[in-house]
Formats: sequence, C-alpha cells, structure tokens
Amino acid sequence: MSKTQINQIHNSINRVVHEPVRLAILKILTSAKEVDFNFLLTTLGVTKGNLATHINKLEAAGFIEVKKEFRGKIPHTSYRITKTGRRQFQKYWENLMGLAPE
Amino acid sequence: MSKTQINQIHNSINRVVHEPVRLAILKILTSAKEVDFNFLLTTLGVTKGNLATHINKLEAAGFIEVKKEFRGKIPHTSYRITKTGRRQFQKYWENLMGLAPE
DNA sequence: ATCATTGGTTTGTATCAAAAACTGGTTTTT
DNA sequence: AAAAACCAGTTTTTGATACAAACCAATGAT
Repeated sequence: MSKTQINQIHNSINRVVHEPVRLAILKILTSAKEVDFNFLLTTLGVTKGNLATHINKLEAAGFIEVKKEFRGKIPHTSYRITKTGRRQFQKYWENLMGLAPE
Repeated sequence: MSKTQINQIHNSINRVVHEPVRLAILKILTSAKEVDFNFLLTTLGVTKGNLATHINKLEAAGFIEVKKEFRGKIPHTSYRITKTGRRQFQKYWENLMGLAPE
C-alpha cells in the first residue's frame, strides 16, 4: 500500500460518522426504520444532553431527519436515517476498512 | 441485537486506537516491522507536532515501542508495534465491526 | 558564512464529547 | 390546591485533545 493511499484513507474518514455514539445511532437507524429519543437514550446508555448534541450533529449533516409531534399532551420526537445518511454510513465503512489489519 | 449489546459495543471502542491518524500508524506498523519518524511524517501527511503527540499517546498506552539511536551524528527514531499493540488493534476491530452495517 | 534539513519539543488554539443545569410542561401525591 | 416528582428534551459549561505554528539544536549543503 502506497504512501498517498494511506494518506488519502485517513483523511477520508468522515468525523461526523466516526464517533462511537453516532456510529451506534446510525447502526440502529439502518435496521429500525424509526426510533424515538427515549429508545436511543436507554439503548445507548448516555446522558440526555450528550444524546441531544449527537443527534443535532447528525441532523445538521443531513444524515437523519427529526419528527416532532404530540402524543396526547406529551411531546414526542423520533428519528429516521436519510438517503444521504445511509449512503455516507456505507461510504464511511468502505473507507475505514482500508485501515483494518489484513 | 439487544440494547445491552449495543451499549457494550460503543462503550468498548478504545479511544487510543479510534483516531484516524493512530489507526493509520498501527496499520502501517502491523505490516512493516519497523518505521521511522520521517517515514510516518511523509506517509501520513501530518505536521511534526501532530505526529509527535500521536506517537506519544501510542507509546504511553504501550502499543508501540520507540527506539532512539544515533546514525553517525544524526539522531534517528524508529517505532515498532508491541504485542499489546497488535492485540489491542485486533480487538478494536472486532469490537468496531459490531457497529458496521449488516 | 549562511541557508536548508533533520528530528523532534513546546506552546497555543479551536473543536467537541460529555455532563450538568435548566426549561416547560404533565402527572402524581398529599 | 400545592408541592413533589417526572418527562422530554435544550442550553450551557467544562475538560480533553487534535492539530498547527513556532521554536530549537545540531548537521549538511552551497
């Protein structure tokens, strides 16, 4: 593997995806067409503030879409992965595998 | 995949390894028994300060060993991956793959 | 003599993950 | 009916840390 190849690989890692909590969120969203805040909260075992910021990042990047509604009187937020999100998640893994051991 | 499984996975990601530049360093060191500072510098295309700090992290974690010698009158530093480093690199990938798409 | 190169270290900055604190309610308890 | 506790998040703060710039001490090239 050449120098320029190695360089191109580690520079190609998308930082929005390359964060364990966000990787886990994307992984979940690729298989579960829609999940809500509380599901992610309990599944990931992170704090609410932490989860909210990760979600914001993913939304800002256009990787997930956020739906806010009222269920009775209680607000409810749910998330889906977008086409872009799915594509970028896939692409991230393709790039990353270039750094895996043989 | 269960909630506790997802939680355990994203919490198991070793942050020392999980950094693109350090991933690239470890990748190189798994195939090239010994490399020097300048090789890494040109291969990775990072600044010297940046490279030095990444190397320090890897050394502090016991993942690489650093050999300093004089070649004639010129100092020369080279690096090898340790047993621990190799094992942790492998383990990191096993954990990480739990977050890859199906 | 001086300019570039090697092989770094030190210092400064800007980003960002994570937690804590806060908000605007609703439900429950007393 | 008031207070306490809970829900579903958002905003703010803090602590790390990735990264680059500047520096340094020595050697080698012109």
